[in-house]
Amino acid sequence: MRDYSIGDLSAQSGVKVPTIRYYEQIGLIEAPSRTEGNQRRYGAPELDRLRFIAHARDMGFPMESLKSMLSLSARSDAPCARVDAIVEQHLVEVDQRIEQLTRLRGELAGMLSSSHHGTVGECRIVEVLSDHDNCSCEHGRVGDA
Amino acid sequence: MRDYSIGDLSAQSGVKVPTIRYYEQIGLIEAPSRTEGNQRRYGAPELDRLRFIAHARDMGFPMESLKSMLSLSARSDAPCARVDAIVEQHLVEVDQRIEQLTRLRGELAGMLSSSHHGTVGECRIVEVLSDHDNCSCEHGRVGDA
DNA sequence: AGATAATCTCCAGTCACTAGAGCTTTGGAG
DNA sequence: CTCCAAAGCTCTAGTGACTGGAGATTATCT
Repeated sequence: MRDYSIGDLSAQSGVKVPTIRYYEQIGLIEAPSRTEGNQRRYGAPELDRLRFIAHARDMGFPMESLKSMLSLSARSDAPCARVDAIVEQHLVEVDQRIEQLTRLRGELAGMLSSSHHGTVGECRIVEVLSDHDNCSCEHGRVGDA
Repeated sequence: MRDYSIGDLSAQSGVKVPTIRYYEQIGLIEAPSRTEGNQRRYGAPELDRLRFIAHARDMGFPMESLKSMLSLSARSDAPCARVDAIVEQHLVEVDQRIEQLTRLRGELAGMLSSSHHGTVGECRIVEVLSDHDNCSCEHGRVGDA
């Protein structure tokens, strides 16, 4: 059962070794048993959990949602609806983000089409970027999923 | 000419006071002149530059591109094409990001439609998230623009 | 048994800010 | 002109989610 070293777990899950230790440190995964020589040994359940984490993170779930889902899934009698709600919430955020990026896309494309390849002095892009009023925006902070 | 305090500049640009000082510290904006009493005083050009920064950041340009554009725009004889290239590069990244999020959207929606609202024990979502093979993915890291 | 790869702990650094302590300067009211 | 609150100053430390290195120990392979 306890047959994976931390390196094995890393290879199987795609999560880097120091990151696994970090997850243990912040309590996202439990401290595993150790060998005589103090090395971590993991089993299949830990691998599952880590894969869950890796996948959810890849999908942009915030660490908080992740923790909620994890604690929910610990008690297998918890209502599935709770997990649903978290996913739904994330879906809404993803939708907003797509919309925001699409608007941004339009702006960038517009900037490019209006530039006439002279020198920076007469470059529309620098202007547009300097003058907030020149754009159709109302884009909030970009940067998180 | 030198008529804005750091607070004025902040109000005009929407960039917080400590952030302005931070930008100065990392060399993104130049150290302005000071009053007798050592307080920063700014003029219109500094405001422009800061607005440029704020806007570009809002649009998700990485700090690096920002620095490039800024140093390019300093010499007004620089070819506009260089700025273009940066914007184009960013456009490509935004497109990729939109595509990625759209794929993710599909996955999330799929998770929701397949859940049958029982308990977590039999919840598809937890399964899907644990088992990477269950999804149509190949989604890279999500989280930056 | 000895070499080498992997692991251990601990500490520091990253990025882009943000917050706080403790002090000084400014600007407006009385 | 004097006083006080608001805004400014510097400096340090903290955030989140890791990543990297030093220096010591353990596991594995031949």
